[in-house]
Amino acid sequence: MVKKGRVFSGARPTGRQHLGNYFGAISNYVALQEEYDCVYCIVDLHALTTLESTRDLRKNTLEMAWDWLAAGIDPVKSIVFVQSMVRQITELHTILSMVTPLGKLTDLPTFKEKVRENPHNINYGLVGYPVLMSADIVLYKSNFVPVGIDQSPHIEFARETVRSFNFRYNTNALIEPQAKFTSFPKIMGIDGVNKMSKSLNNDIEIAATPEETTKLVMQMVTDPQRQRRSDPGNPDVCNVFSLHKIFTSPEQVASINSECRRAGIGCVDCKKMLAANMNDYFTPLRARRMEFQKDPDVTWDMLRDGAKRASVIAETTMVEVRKAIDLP
RNA sequence: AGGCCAGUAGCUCAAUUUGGCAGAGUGCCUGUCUCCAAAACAGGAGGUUGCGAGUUCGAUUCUUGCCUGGCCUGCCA
Repeated sequence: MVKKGRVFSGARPTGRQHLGNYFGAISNYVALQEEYDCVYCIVDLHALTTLESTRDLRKNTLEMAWDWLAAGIDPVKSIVFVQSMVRQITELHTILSMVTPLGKLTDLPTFKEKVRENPHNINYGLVGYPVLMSADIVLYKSNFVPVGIDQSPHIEFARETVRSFNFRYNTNALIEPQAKFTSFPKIMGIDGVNKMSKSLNNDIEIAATPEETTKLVMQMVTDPQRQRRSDPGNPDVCNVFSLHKIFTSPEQVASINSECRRAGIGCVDCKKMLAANMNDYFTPLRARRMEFQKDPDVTWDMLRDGAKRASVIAETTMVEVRKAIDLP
């Protein structure tokens, strides 16, 4: 089968993944595998820019890999690996940093945001984050990078870096990637206010047990106006309802919509249905994950195998890059 | 390399003046109330005060060495 080109995506090893990760990225990764050559990378070096301790780094890498594999990211169809396993990334990062004006880096919104979040640890690597990201993309000769609209400055940065390199060394060794925008449903946390996020502690892990899932769903914030069971509710402002749209059949969604508005069902009823549907949805994924969890070495071997395949592409790129620069 | 400032609960910071039981706000957990949640109220957990040494009856506080971060100066390239 002829594929439409190569897709690259990297994600920091944040451990067990939640609903936001799943519907924002993972399920898209799975879908893209059919039509594209996909390279999916757990970017542990990127994580070092903001990590104060690496104690949990391996564990978080493994936990995320398990969620990816269980979700259907196929290590045979796609190349799945850990960033640091392919050493060429650091070489290309260094080389690309030499064609990068510092001002471009400090102007990026993400950098300013990180500075605000973490003002006591502004390290060199953090500033160069987009350079490393660009290196990731071009090292594997990627054509497309699936991103949300908020990431478009970074892809534009990568494109400029490629043009800058190719022009300076009079080559076409590096391929200019394109952003591949996908509209993801925005998953709100159980607080109903913020985007679902591990650090805000408002997330539901896809691999949580049915009991944990149900407990968290029952804790979700609902329409604050609906105080009593007999009050009519407004699904339009209720985060439980927005999750129903993802996990629940259209018929049942329609029924919940109208029953909530006429106080035919209460929030407890509504949440119980959601938890049940959510657990049904993730049952096969959780079963597959359990299999992987039995032997971590199997997963590490898969990742190392992915790294081996990635290295072949990486070295091809680096041979061209070194030649263009005329490095010995 | 030198000078100055800072480091206290997950986070933001008090307490240091004049050494005397290490606190508040916020977040987190529990309870009451709610169909659930929210809000409100009540309760609870959370600390090697960056690390070590010294002075002292007693050190978050004073002295000193080190670590980390920030600002300034110098030096090398």
